Amino acid sequence: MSMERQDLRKAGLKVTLPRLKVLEILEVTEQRHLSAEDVYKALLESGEEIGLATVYRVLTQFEGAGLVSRLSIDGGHAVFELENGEHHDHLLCVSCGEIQEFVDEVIEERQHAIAKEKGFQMTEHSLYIYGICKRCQEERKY
Amino acid sequence: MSMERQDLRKAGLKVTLPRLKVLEILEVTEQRHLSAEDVYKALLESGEEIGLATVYRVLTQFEGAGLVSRLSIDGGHAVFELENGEHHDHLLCVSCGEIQEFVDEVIEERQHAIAKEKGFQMTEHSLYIYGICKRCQEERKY
DNA sequence: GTGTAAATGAGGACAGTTTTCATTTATATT
DNA sequence: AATATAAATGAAAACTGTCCTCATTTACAC
Repeated sequence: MSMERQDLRKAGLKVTLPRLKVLEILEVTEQRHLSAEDVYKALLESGEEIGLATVYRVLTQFEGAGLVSRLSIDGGHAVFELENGEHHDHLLCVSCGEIQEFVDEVIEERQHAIAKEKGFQMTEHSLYIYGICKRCQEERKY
Repeated sequence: MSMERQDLRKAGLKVTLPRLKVLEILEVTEQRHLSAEDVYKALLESGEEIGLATVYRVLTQFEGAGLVSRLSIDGGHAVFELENGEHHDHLLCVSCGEIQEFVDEVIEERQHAIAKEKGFQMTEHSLYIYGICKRCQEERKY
């Protein structure tokens, strides 16, 4: 109920209705990955009239505060997910849009090794595996 | 000289001036990675008045024909590179924008293994490592 | 309670890219 | 070589996702 208030305070953000509601949507929704538009619509559905610009602002602030992370899906729009502490990468179904997460230590290590080899001081990395998920394969017989 | 003509014909594309010139730019330029805007400017500099819309169209067709591939850099604009047959991933310098390529068999394998594990029929993947390149580290002392 | 800095809403701005549509061009056919 | 036709082009407008501006409202420290 008021755990979100603490999250915001800890993040150095004033406690405002839009921030509380956006955070709530992110926590409550069954899909872990939402675009700004998705969040906006969910807010409307739950009766909150919060502007899209505010949603973008809030999500960007949350990102800065480490509350959420932003994924940039293949040149298209961004989606946001609640930060859960551990780094992970993503598998995306090109048919239904489902996003799954995975962690792979071997890949993590190799990335660091490659950056080092090339003299890069690595700051970040993004890995997306695109494909057709199990369900879509079964349903549509790809 | 007219090797490009063959490339276009083989790709099932009519041989037109814009296509020849765009292909030429991609082959001649010293940077392997160009945005549509970059190509457009290079064309202007070489005296060809080819519209930006045409550049986008031609690049998209080239992508479809397998002549170039498109990289979607972290939510920003796309860059294009001449297809060289072998799959590779990219290292990007967040300071100067330089793009380096690398191939890593271990990562390739792990990706396939992960897709399989999750029941995905993998179609593609993209891996970007972001960091500060050697030169920028030296110059700016990060 | 009140002051002040910060947050919001609405609408416009913006960048990169794509579409529309009238005109031009490449190529297959004569 | 001339011609017909489908495809390609240019210019400008449309589009999408995102961000900014600025006037108004709000949270929070005092």
